[in-house]
Amino acid sequence: MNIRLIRSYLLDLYKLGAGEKMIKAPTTELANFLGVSQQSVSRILNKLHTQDYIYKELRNRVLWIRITEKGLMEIEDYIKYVNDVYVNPGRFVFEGYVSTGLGEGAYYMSRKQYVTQFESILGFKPYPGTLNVRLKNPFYIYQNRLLRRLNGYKIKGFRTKERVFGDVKAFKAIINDRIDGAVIYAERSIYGFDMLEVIAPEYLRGFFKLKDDDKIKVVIYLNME
Amino acid sequence: MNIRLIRSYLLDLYKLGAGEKMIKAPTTELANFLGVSQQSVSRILNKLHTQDYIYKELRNRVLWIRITEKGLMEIEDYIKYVNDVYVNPGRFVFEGYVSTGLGEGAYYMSRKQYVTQFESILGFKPYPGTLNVRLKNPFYIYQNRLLRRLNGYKIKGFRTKERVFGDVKAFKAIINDRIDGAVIYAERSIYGFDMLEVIAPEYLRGFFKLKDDDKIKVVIYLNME
DNA sequence: ATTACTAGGGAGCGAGTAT
DNA sequence: TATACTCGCTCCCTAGTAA
Repeated sequence: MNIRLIRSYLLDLYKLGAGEKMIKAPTTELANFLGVSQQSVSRILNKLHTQDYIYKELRNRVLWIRITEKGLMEIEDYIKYVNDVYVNPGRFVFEGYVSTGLGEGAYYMSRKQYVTQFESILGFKPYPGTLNVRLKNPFYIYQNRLLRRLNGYKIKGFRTKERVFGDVKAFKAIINDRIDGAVIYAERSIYGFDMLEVIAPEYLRGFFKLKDDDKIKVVIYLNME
Repeated sequence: MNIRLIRSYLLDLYKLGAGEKMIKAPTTELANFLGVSQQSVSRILNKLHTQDYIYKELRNRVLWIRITEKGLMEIEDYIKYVNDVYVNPGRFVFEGYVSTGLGEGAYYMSRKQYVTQFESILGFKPYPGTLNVRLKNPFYIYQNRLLRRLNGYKIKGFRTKERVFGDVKAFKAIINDRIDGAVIYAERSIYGFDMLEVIAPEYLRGFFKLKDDDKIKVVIYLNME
């Protein structure tokens, strides 16, 4: 079953209290509540059951259900997402911790072919280095995954005699509510979704007097235009 | 298109900022973000458009979209619902205003055939009268509609020489966090979804010193068992 | 009274492709 | 590059009905 429908149905079951305990759930009554037919309720509950989203049990020929751990996780993640959509439409807010990368950031960010593009596309000349921000909250990691699916600003790769430099994707960002910079995604990044690579016109570690593990806020305002 | 899918897709478009302004929405980019194919995005946006949920415009062969008023209402209602589900799983919270009904409540609630059933099923002998609570917030009206789709406790109707008394549906409720009572729905109620009929062992107007238009809180704890 | 199987129809999907 | 059409295929829905 479509994950969008799964979330929607799980949410309604959660409203009925199925997140906390076994509840009596006659298919005819649920049909009314969910706005579908009795037969559909039967089918839906069976699918949710085989996919491990709910427990299901017949007592005296009547269904009792309860949302499983997997179901609760799914629904709680969804509720967090919905809340975030409400609070932050058109932007992605991250909080993470300053982290020392492998030092290649400085090497990449000092390639002239990248720098000139950053300057003309983002409007600032980036400090030759990246600030690595480690995300710990699973929701931020999920958000990073989402953000990365978007196109952002495209910085074209190039090749030198020695090697190939891949495309880079950038999103304008505001760091700690003060500095205008960007989050960049290298086409072939060595980092997973728990790391943001931040660039800025300033040396951020210096400007904010940052040491490793200091908390830092990064806000991306989407520019779908 | 299924309203559950509509809400889900609208939510994602809202996250991208389409609730506030026209945004550039190339179908290939949206395909990534929404997790469906480019063709499906095209189809989905067209359906949302013909059903008046989004504006849609081709600029230089690229789609720009924006969520309409209708779409915003749909999505805002949905976000409110999701938030409420999170805060109040297994219960329905209402706030409304004391209102004078047509006085038939007292007549019904003094019928012995009803009273004995209320007593044995709800566990209290109701004061012979109902308190009418008028709901003004649209969300509470929506909730009332939802609640009414559930079965609750069934109080059977009966007939006398003179006339027929219909079935009544009841949900246990707590009034103003103090008194255990119930919300009842007469099978053929004269009231719409903006009115709750509350019963209790006490004379509520007396107990809480209520006059018309005083605010009152009614919480239903679902007992799906 | 339940749940849930079947069959038929229609909605939703992605691949291929025209523009 | 775009968008969006057609075409199968699958998923999802309801009505009818068995158990």
